Amino acid sequence: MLRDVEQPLSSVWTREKRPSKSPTLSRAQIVRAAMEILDAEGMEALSMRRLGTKLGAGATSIYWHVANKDDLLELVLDEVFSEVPPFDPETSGWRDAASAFAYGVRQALFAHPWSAVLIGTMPSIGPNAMRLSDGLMRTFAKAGFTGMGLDHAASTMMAYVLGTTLPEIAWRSATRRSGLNEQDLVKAMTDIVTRAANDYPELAARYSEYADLDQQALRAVNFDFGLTCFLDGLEARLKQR
Amino acid sequence: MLRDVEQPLSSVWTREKRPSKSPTLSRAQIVRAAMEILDAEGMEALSMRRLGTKLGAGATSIYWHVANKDDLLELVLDEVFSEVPPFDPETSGWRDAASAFAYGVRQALFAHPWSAVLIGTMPSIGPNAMRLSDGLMRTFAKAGFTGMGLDHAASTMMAYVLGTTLPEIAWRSATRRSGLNEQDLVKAMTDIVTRAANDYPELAARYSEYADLDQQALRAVNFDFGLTCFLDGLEARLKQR
DNA sequence: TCGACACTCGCACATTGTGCGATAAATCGA
DNA sequence: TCGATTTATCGCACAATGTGCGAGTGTCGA
Repeated sequence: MLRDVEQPLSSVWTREKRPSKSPTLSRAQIVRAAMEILDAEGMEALSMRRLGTKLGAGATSIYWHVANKDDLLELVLDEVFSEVPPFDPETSGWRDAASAFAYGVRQALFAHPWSAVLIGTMPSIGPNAMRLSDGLMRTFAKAGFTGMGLDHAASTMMAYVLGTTLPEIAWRSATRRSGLNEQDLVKAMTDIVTRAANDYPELAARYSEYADLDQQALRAVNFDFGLTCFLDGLEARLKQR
Repeated sequence: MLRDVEQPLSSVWTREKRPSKSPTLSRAQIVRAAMEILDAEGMEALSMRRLGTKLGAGATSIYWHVANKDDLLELVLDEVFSEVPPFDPETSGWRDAASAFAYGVRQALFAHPWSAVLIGTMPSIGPNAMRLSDGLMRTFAKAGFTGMGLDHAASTMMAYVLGTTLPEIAWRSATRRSGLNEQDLVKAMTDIVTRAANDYPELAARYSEYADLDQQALRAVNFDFGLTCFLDGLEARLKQR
């Protein structure tokens, strides 16, 4: 018996697209509709039936254009990365370009909070994600990185942005679910932490100090701090060679 | 009519535990069983019925000890953080302690890959997560950071670790699903990227250079690079004051 | 005109989280 | 010691989900 032809990765990007003549439904259309539902009502609102009715089509019609729901989600995730505005290391310096990248990704993710779950689930290997990586690599190449160092700089940059932004998104969606504003929520958290102050002395001290400040702004500063901190580290590494 | 007493956050950690006298089932037991299923077969294998039968109990019995599935997942996620080995800034220096933290978290997440999805979904505010944050804060306090800077250093550190590790996990699970070994998969990816080399010139160049190397090792080096890079940035920030 | 193909859709199935109410068992007040 | 309350377990049922299957409709090339 013959072995099946192996698919290198079970992903939309490795399956070939269906041929098309005159579809009343199209991938682009489906993806757009899916994003609209996701943006408006979040991940748990997106079902194939729901998507179908939104498109004025039967639920199972979608399966002609997309192998399964996971594939659809891969497409949708990659679409998020397309929204990152371009950043050019040629005109501005590499530091500005890298910063623009960081802020761009951060903003795109915030604009589509549901993307946080997807990033933890599936690798981002769509064309838009790759175009983004490529731009970042060009940026660091311009800065003077070569070989391994170039790879490392780029992926560390990406790591920092994701690592900061994903938990923030998780936190935001938790507050939204609770129906409270953030200020009260932080107050409540502070109460909890200070009540158990023996367990987390340092944490309790920090919390009580910042409970009254604007959390959103605080996190923005935080993001910028870490970013420049990391860029400084990179720059130092460049010079010492 | 009276308003309900508001719960500050809809989370296990804000609901009070059920009183208990002589339960044949306990939270700890449930959480342990859930983790065993998750570790063995991943997220999609965990259903309440499955968990019930594993515990030799009815599916709905679990709902006495845990409000709903999300709550259970919060408990389970926090349990992951408990596996991070302790790191002491007193005995070793702050840099070593911070590194130990980073490697510890990374390893704990790798040991339970399903945690990646959860981190994107729910804030990590369980006792173990907090104890961890507290340790990290003490570490940076020892280093000499104070006030805002302390906060920033700690959360940036955490961000870096998560940002690096989560995509790695996503990638690993994708390869596992495909049933291929990683080497072949990277080769296949390289093919795809080089075929579209005009779109991503820099990326294609990198890919083809590293396709033959051990990816696991490559990522380990990568992680260490970013880590020291970031610690250098922090140290510089300390000295210039 | 005829078959091949592109596409749509209704039906059906297994599986899911969980509300509800019936139970039993333990505990407590009298 | 006896009823009443609380603690805990469980079966049943419901609505919703992803998706396989096969029957339908349209279009195009020969």
